[in-house]
Amino acid sequence: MKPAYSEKRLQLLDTAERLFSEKGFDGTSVRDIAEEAGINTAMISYYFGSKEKLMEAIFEERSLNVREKVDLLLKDDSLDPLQKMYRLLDEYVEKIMQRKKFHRILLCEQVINQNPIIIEMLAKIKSRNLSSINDVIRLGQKKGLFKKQVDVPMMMNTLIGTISHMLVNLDFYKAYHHLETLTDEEFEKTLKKKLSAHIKIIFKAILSHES
Amino acid sequence: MKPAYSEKRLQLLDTAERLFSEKGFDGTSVRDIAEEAGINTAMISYYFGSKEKLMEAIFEERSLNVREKVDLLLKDDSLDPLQKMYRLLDEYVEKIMQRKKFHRILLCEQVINQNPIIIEMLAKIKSRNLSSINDVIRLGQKKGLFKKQVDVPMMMNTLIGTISHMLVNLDFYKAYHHLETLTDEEFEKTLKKKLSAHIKIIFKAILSHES
Amino acid sequence: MKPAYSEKRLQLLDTAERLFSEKGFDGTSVRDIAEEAGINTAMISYYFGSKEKLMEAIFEERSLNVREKVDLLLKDDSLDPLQKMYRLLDEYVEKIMQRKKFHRILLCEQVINQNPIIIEMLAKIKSRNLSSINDVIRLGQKKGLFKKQVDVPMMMNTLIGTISHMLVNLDFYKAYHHLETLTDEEFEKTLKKKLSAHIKIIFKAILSHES
Amino acid sequence: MKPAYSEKRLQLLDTAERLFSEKGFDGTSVRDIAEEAGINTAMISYYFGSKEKLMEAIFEERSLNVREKVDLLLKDDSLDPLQKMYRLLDEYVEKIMQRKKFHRILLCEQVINQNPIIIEMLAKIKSRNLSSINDVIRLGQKKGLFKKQVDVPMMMNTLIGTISHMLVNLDFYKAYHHLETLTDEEFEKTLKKKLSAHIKIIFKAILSHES
DNA sequence: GATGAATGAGGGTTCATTCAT
DNA sequence: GATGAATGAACCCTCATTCAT
Repeated sequence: MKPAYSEKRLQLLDTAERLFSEKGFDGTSVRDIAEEAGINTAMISYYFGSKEKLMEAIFEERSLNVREKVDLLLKDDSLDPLQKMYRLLDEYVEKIMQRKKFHRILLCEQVINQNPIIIEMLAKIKSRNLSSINDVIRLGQKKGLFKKQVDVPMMMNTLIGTISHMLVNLDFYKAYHHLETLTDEEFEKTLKKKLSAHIKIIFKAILSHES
Repeated sequence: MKPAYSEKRLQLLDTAERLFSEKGFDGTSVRDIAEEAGINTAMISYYFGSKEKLMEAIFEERSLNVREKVDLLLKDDSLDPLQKMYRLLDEYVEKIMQRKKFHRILLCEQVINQNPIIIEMLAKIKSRNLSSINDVIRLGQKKGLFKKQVDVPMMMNTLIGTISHMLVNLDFYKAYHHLETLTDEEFEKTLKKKLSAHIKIIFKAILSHES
Repeated sequence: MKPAYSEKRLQLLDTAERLFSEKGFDGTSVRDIAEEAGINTAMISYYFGSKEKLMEAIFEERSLNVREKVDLLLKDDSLDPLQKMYRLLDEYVEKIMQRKKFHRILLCEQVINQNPIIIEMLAKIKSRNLSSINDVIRLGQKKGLFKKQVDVPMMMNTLIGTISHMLVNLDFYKAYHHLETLTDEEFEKTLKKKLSAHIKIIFKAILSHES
Repeated sequence: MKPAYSEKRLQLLDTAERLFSEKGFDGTSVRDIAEEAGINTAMISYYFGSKEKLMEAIFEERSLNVREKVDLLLKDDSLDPLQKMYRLLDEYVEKIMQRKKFHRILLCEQVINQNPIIIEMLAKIKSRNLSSINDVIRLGQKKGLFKKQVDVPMMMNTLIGTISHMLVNLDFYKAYHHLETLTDEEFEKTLKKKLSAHIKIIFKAILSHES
């Protein structure tokens, strides 16, 4: 359980992340992971201690933290509050799309809450990020640009829910808009642009006075 | 495998739905289900053929179909297109909140795509409901009240994503707004109202010209 | 884990007792037991719950209890205290020789104390039997035939130690006395006679005044 | 596998002896031993070749050999045969109590006969010591002080059986006689005295004519 | 029609050992 | 000479399912 950043450890993390995102935690066996990673089964216990702790390691290494981004935005005097919020939304879209597999796992694990350590980690992440966003919103409210009454967790539901749900509907969405001819990169770029624009409209409506 | 609507069968369906929603399909054993339902383990194979077919039965009996609702709305001349859309959104909120457990299962199963029969069922439901909603939107567009260019699947992502994500954040949301003192019914009623209002703002912004 | 006295259960108990006595608890795998019993591996969990509980079941079914024998002896007016004690010694020799395999297990398990349930069972059995024997000894002391100061646990050590140690030296003993030509039954009969006579000499010396 | 008497080797031997005596050979893993000895796991194979050979090394270093003691006794003209025998019994008590852990291992290993090399070693030790004791007994017989017919292996069973069995009942014995207040050394001294006296009574009865 | 007994496959984990350094 | 990394085998147990009744 010792070596922290060996190549095999990273390989196991990547393979596990992929398989968990495809078949779920309980639907993936350690033998599956080890075989696909081309590594001996016993190495999972060796590196991580157990299958559960492997999952925890994935969470530790992949979880999204927007605190730094928010701090940068708050300091940036060249942006008005709505623009700051837009940048933050882009950050969410970007980061979640960058870590599709992990966020698919996250989606399921929030439902199938079993591992108390992961429950704890999720709670912390959620609170932390919510609080960061609150800082941006309060700024807009102070400047009189945002509505006084904003249900921030509800707003976050829409933000995360929209992006996450897109993750499980990627193929459907691609087919609907006949985007199969695009390369993966092109599609991804297009999708991020669409998501970003879509969410900005939503947030502007939610945050602004005029409704 | 014969009896179609015996009491035991319904009991198994309910128990399985609950356990699948709490622990996932792979995390739930047929023993768990049978024990909690107070029924012999062999009965699951007996009534449904297999654990997988039990899952399929749950999907068959719980899937949301909005076609009828849409047909009624389209015929109702007393409502303008936006009102029709609002009614439809309320229908979604109402139905998903009514079937929380099933929609938690649905959330995971869309990620953990394993059973081809369920994949097929999901695809059909999605297309069917999308097409129904499209009918309402086209009506609004014809009357010049809705924007010409609406990304309907993206809009649906936000609708379903927002409601679904609320399902996995219920406790967090309740705690954040200090609603623990409410009874379950009161909280549910409050939540549906908030969800409904929130989503209407979003849809109005998305469908209207003014952005 | 339900059926209490099925044939397969008994077969598993017998096979496990034999293998545990030959290779020890940790040296015997559930596969070994199941294979030799001609029964599926899963049946051990099915009948007993676990390998440990199988061991506990063996202890429950095979443990020696001399209370009844002692009660009969105490009531029997035709025997003097030393004769009563002799009968009790014969009972020990007889019962332990009858259950050689179990007592070999017992021998090891007293050393390798791991399972708390078995530790508890052993403590109870030891106390119970010690107390029963004490009753016989007190009778002899009351009648002035036995020494006042007898270290009963020490005496029991010699009784159990002598018989138990013979169990692990059977082959050596047989070879030393050139008894290989005897049938198993003949050898066993001879051995029990020798053990019995030997132990009686010892106990007479320990209990009588004249030392 | 080279260094014969390095410090680490001795540390491994001691730790292994302790763990084998507490949890048995099969119940102790090489990891356990290495960890508790503060030494790398691979060292066990390195120093001893294998776990089995580590056990053999323990037997080689700890086995009791009374030949020398017997030779000294035979030469000592100041002692009569019974006194010589008493001295020999004290030697047994002393040596076995000195090496409690090893003799607990021995107790189990005689039952769980798996390693042929150890079986062989045990047979040799047993024969050697038996033959040594025989020398003392024959002397007593020649002088007409001991019975002609003595079942020496049976007598050894009682000797070894009594001491060994005390090893597994130490705590019980201490509690029974309320000796918990004694220090370890005091208790050990007391116990050896009691054992010694007890066994001498027994041997006198077995060896003398008067029964 | 309904069920307890039984099964073979596979689950996660730990084992003693060996290899490359 | 000494060690951390890695291995394949085996561990006990639980799985979904089927069979005999």
